[in-house]
Amino acid sequence: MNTKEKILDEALTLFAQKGYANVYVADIAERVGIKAPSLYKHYKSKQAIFEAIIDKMNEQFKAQAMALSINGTDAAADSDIYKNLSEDELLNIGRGLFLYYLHDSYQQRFRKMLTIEQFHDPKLASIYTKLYVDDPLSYQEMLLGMISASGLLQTDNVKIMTLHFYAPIYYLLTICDRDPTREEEALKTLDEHIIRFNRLYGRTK
Amino acid sequence: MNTKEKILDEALTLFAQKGYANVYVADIAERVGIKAPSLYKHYKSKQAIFEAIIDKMNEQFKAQAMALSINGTDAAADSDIYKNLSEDELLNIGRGLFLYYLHDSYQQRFRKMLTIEQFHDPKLASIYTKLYVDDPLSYQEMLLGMISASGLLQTDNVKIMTLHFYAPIYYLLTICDRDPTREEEALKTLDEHIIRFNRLYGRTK
DNA sequence: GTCTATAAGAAGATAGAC
DNA sequence: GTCTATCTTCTTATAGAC
Repeated sequence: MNTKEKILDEALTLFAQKGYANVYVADIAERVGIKAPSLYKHYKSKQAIFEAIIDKMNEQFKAQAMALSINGTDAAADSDIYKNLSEDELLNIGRGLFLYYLHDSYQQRFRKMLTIEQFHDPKLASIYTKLYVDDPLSYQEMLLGMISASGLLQTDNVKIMTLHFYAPIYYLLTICDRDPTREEEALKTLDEHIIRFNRLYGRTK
Repeated sequence: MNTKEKILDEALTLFAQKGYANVYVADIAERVGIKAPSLYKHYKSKQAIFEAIIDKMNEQFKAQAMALSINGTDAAADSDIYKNLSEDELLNIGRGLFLYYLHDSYQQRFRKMLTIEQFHDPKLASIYTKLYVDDPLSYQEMLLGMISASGLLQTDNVKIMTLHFYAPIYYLLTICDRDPTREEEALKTLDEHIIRFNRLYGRTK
């Protein structure tokens, strides 16, 4: 990782902990291992660093969404996966999603940063809503829609069913972001949530 | 409202919009209608204003919880209310809760302020979790537990049932805090959520 | 309690040597 | 590209008159 990238990385770490206004250019520079004035050879201002983080993460998410969407449509074609979806597999999907969002360093830092800055700028609010509200919901709606179409889950309102699947996951995620010591408890709750979800919407025996 | 109270009120408005670090003592003073130095006759520092807000709101929430708990236990004694709980009444409970949290000015500003500052100080994180995670859940768990005991809702895990009731409400609330233009959509979703919740957990016909 | 004037210090950014 | 020195501006807070 070169200096220019390292600046973004360390800045993201600090912004996620303290928020933009409480992080000083000198703090970022110190973590990078240079002095503040040197940093201005790489970015023209503190604001430019922040914007570079937003741009970079947006790119990353876009690429990810593209990959998911390709897998998604592939999976749609190959609907066998969903026809054989067991409770254990549903649990793995939910856990995988949750732990990836929770532990991936970039995911976590970026999410915290956006959480702190969301009311400061409508643009950031809209990025937050897209990344953590609308995009996950529409992706999971597609997924659960396919499972539903295969008959493994039953509902006449896929959107609400998806809300019932995702809202608890989102809720548990925000708890762990605030207090990592509650992760174990959250994981247990997550499992119970998915098991009950599967029973509530599962085919009547 | 005297000057001392007005300072807290205006400071809360600004902290909720911009976060502590981006609000200047002069901004608060201006909204109050005085100059910055005058403000120091009422509070010894900017930090003291912030802490006074936290203390005041904590008091308010405590009083509220006490009142709710009294009503709660009264209601437990008089369980007739829950025996006759119709879908419409469940809708009203959910909507009332949601709209109160969303529109009550103090509720909204304080929630936004805590959202912004939660990662800056573990104390604030713990207040946030108590007010918006643990307290609502345990209160609603008691309520839904009574409804469940009366036979109107059926589950062998009241905690997860409560999570399924509350998590979507919390999720919709955070959407509206970020973007008030989505309130109408959120209210429709809320109604659909509660209707489905009632059907999913309702007595089998 | 409110004001004007001002101290004290922090923080973003630039100049110019190496 | 990195440094030291420095400029400028902003912000909290105090002093002291009214």
